[in-house]
Amino acid sequence: MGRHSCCYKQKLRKGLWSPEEDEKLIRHITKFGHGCWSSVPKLAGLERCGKSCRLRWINYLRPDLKRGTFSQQEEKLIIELHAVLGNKWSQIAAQLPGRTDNEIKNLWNSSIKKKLKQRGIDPNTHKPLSEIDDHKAPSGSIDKTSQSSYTLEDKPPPSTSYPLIDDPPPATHEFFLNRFVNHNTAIKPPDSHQVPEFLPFDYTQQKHQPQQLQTESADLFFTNPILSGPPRSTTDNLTQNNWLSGNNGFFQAANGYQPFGLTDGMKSQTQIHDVEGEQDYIKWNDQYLPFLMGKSSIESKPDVNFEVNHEVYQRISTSYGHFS
DNA sequence: AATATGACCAACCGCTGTTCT
DNA sequence: GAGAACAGCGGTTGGTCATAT
Repeated sequence: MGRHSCCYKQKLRKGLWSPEEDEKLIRHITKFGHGCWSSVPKLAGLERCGKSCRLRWINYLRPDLKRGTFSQQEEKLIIELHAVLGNKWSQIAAQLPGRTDNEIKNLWNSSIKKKLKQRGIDPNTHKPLSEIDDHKAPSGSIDKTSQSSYTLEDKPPPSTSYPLIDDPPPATHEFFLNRFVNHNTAIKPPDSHQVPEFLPFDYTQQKHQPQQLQTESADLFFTNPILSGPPRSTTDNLTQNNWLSGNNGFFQAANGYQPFGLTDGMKSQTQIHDVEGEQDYIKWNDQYLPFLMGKSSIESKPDVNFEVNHEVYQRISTSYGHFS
């Protein structure tokens, strides 16, 4: 089913998206939601297939994306998660608010893999390369299935050193089970009346996977300096905005839930790059997206104090891949 | 200055699983 | 139950940019 049938029937645009196309898609989705993706292009006036629209929205136009360079903490987390989950990019992305699976996949393939190899670690198995060489199968090649790291069901490889990580985590099965999964504590899907209104458009359509995760896994977020919620310091507005912009909209304004969509965080993205000296990664929509999304709504709430809805965020953020 | 090379990343492709008819 | 439609995922490709020669 790779390519939708519509793509064959019509002459559809491919390749990079123009600002005009982005604008059309943003306007449509902010106004109506995406609903059925296959109908989006027609309704939005785009000569693209629904699949392409979906990808563009998820990977680039969503207002809750963090963008910018990955921090060391994030890289650490990706490595840790990859050691357990393998190339399950969507599941890894679910643990990194504001990051997309595509972004993480690209980072892994272009940067982290290389770094691990340089430090003598096999990026596929997370074992020392010397160990891999010693136990190399006679065929010499690793088949596709074995390339991925072990799964939660498999036995983990022996704990190895993590040259990239200051405090090497015990990369063991138990470690991650304890950290992420609790087979005794099922998180029930939220009742429909509990669905907060700031969730992405079709939250209520999301399927609830039977994955059972422990609530303690929120520890991962709230003890991580990057992911631990907005800083309380009033002097750290930029960082706070950065956090807000990168957390999938799981926050609420002090005067009520902030609906999905525009945040102050979006407004501040270019400033953040300046302040933090990060790579100047300003794409056209980093600058103009807020205006497309309704500049007035930014300006109408310049001093809103956001607070994390920790309970909801904790519950939702521990559900793999539901909101990517 | 021109060309080659490598890195990065947005987007596409093809597949699987789920839902709908 | 079967097939179509759809959403989502992971692998791969190709364009762009930066750097080296």
